[in-house]
Formats: sequence, structure tokens, C-alpha cells
Amino acid sequence: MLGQPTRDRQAERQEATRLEILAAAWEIARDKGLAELTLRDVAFRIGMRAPSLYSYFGSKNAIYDAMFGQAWTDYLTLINAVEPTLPRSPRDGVKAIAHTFFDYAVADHARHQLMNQRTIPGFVPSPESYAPAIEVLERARRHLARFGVQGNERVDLFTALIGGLVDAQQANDLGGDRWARLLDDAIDMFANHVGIPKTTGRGS
Amino acid sequence: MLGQPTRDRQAERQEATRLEILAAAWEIARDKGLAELTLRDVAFRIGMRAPSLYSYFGSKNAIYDAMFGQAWTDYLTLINAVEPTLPRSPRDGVKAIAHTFFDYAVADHARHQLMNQRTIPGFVPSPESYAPAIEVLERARRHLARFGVQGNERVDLFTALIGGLVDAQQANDLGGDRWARLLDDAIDMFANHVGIPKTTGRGS
DNA sequence: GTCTATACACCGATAGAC
DNA sequence: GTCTATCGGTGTATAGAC
Repeated sequence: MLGQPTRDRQAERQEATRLEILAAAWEIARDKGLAELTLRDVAFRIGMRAPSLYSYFGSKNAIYDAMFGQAWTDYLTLINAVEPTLPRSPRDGVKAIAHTFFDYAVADHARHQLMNQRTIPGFVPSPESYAPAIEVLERARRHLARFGVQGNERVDLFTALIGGLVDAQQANDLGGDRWARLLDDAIDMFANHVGIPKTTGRGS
Repeated sequence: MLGQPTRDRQAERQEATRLEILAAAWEIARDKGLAELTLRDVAFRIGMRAPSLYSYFGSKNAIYDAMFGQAWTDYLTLINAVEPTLPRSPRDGVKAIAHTFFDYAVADHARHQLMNQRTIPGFVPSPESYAPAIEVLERARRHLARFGVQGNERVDLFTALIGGLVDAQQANDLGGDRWARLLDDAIDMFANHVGIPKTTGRGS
């Protein structure tokens, strides 16, 4: 008896096609906008017809859902990479966290729309796709706590502040830096408010 | 000779029907969501068929556009009414401005979506509908300047801060007050940052 | 002039042949 | 697993009834 094969070639192929579909979907979302994504368009871009997509995703929203999960997982990977490089100084640390989020959000409008706004009618992320988003928030909470930002209300204020700057930037000055320029000043405002010591000239 | 009639009854009737259409549209937007609005639905609610709407609006987006203009005009009326009641104290004045905006935004999710977010694909407000929005911002700028908040960057920071709190409230705690509770604290943070004197116990 | 009936192109989704 | 065919829905255009 040969037993079971060690690899499931069919599952691998299925997963590869799923990724191909998602890549095409991201391409269209970036090109034409997140809401302008259509199944026919996605399918044709990879040499398929629209109904074939239903062998890989149960609905159009399931595609959005997988994209949502991908985006937050990517961001989780990013902050994992950034974590060892975080400055020791609390104030610089908070600034680094804010900049990481801000830059990631501003770099891809469609992605930010999907991750942080409720712009697709009827789309609600599944628990599985939401998990990395929760993990990111948990991670951010820990980092902020390490830098002296503690308590739900302070974290809520921080997220609202950064989110507000991102949204203003995206909505009113897409591609510019009118609100991006205010980020450091905004963090200083926040840091002073919650009592994070100023960074001294030669580190803290 | 009788001359011209003093009233254009036909134009009045036309305008009345336009308002009736918009009222139905607001109703549906509040009930089912802004994006779920359909022409057939709007038309049936006032005893018409969908194509008849084209006698009053050139497209569905033209309806959204008129709603956009209505919402900002309403808000302009509101701040006109609020203006005489604004406190003298700079800090309380800024708080009043923030509360007025925050409460108006949170009171109607669909309206806030239309006014302040880019949630309808392809919808761009016309210059005529945008005019009251500009007027509101101009008015807010003058009020803030009167309370000592001057310069584009400070106003930008203020709008981003309040907008961020509104969006966080709507997105993560609709109907609750998790971020609404932070509003006063946020304004104090901002006021301290831009050097607005604290309100004393017995007025300023 | 107002409104309707009809039609068109497109959408997401489903059924069934191969 | 992928296709064609099709369904009910959408926004939109237009011809014509009244």
C-alpha cells in the first residue's frame, strides 16, 4: 500500500487560482476604484468567464472579504517587521506607529477604503478576515502601552486622530501632503495631552 | 392687455414635485441606507414610475447632488441659528462649534455619508451643491479665528480631529457614544495645543 | 407637458451541459 | 472545472399615450 500522497496537488492548484483572482481584483480596484470592480472584469483578466469565479468564491463579497483579510495580514506582517526598529523614546515610538499606519493607508486608496471605511454596500468582513485586524489593534495597543499610552479612551482618541488625518488627506487632497504634513504636530499634541515626555536631544 | 401672470404656477408645481422626490429619497436613504436607494423605489413611494423621475432630475446622481446641497444648506441654517448663542469664552466657543458639527453628523448616518464621505461610486457634487459646503467651511473658519484658532494648518488639524471622531463613532459604535464621550477632551487637547486660554470659573 | 410602456446594457447570481 | 444560457435586478434612454 502506498498510503496517502504527501501533497494535495488539487488543493494547491485551487489555492493558486484563488490568489490569481485576488491579484486581478486588486489590480482593478487600484485602477478603476474599489466599487467599480465587477466579476466579469476580474474573470476576463485571468482568462475566465464570470460564473467560473463561483468555483473559488461564493459571492462577490467573498472576494472583497478575502481582500480585506489579505490587506490586514499584510499590515500585520509590516508591523512585525517594523517592531524591532521602533525607537526607545516614547514620543518617537508613538510617532513611528502613527507614520507606519498613515503611510500604509495613504499608499493605496482602494485598500484603505476596504480596510477602514464602510464603502462597499452590504459588505461585512467575516470573523476569519477580521481576525488579523483585531490582532493588529491588539499589537498597537501593546506598543502604545509600552510608550505610556494606556487606557481604552486614550487609544480610542489616538486612533480617531490618526484616522481623521488619513481620511482628510484621502478625501480632500489625494496624492498630496496637506494633512500628512500635520501628522508629527498632531502626535506632539496628543503626546503632550497624555503626558508623554518630550524627546530630548540625545535620546531618552 | 393683461400682461404677464405674477406667478408661474407650472414652475411652482415642478418645484413641489422635486421636493417630494427628494423627501422620498431621504426616507429611503435613512431606512435602507444611502447606497440602497433605487429610482424605482423612489418613484413608487410617490406614486410614479421610475422613468418619470427624469422629468425632474437628469440622473440618479443628480438626485444625490440635490440631497447633498439640501444637507449642507440645512447645516448652514443650523449654524446661523447657533451663531448668536455661541459662548464668549474661546474654549467654550470652539467646543460649541465642534459639538454642533458632531451632533449633526451623528444624527443621520446616511446624510453624513453623503455630506462628508465619498461613499457613492461616481458621485461628485456639482459646484452649485458644493457652494453651501464652502460657505459652511468659510463660516467655521471665521468663527474659529474669532476664538483664536488661526491659520490653515490649525483649521485643517481641527477638522481632521472632529472628522476622525465622527467617523470612528459611526463606523465602530453606531448609535453609541464611545467616541462622542471623548469630544470635550479632544477639544481641550486641541485648545491647549494651539494656545487657547482655559475657561475660568466665571466666564472670560 | 407629464407620465408611462418598453427597451437596452450591465450587474451578481444560478442551472445545467460538457 | 469551465462553459453557455438565463434570471431578476439596476440605471438609463426614448417613443408615444393622454
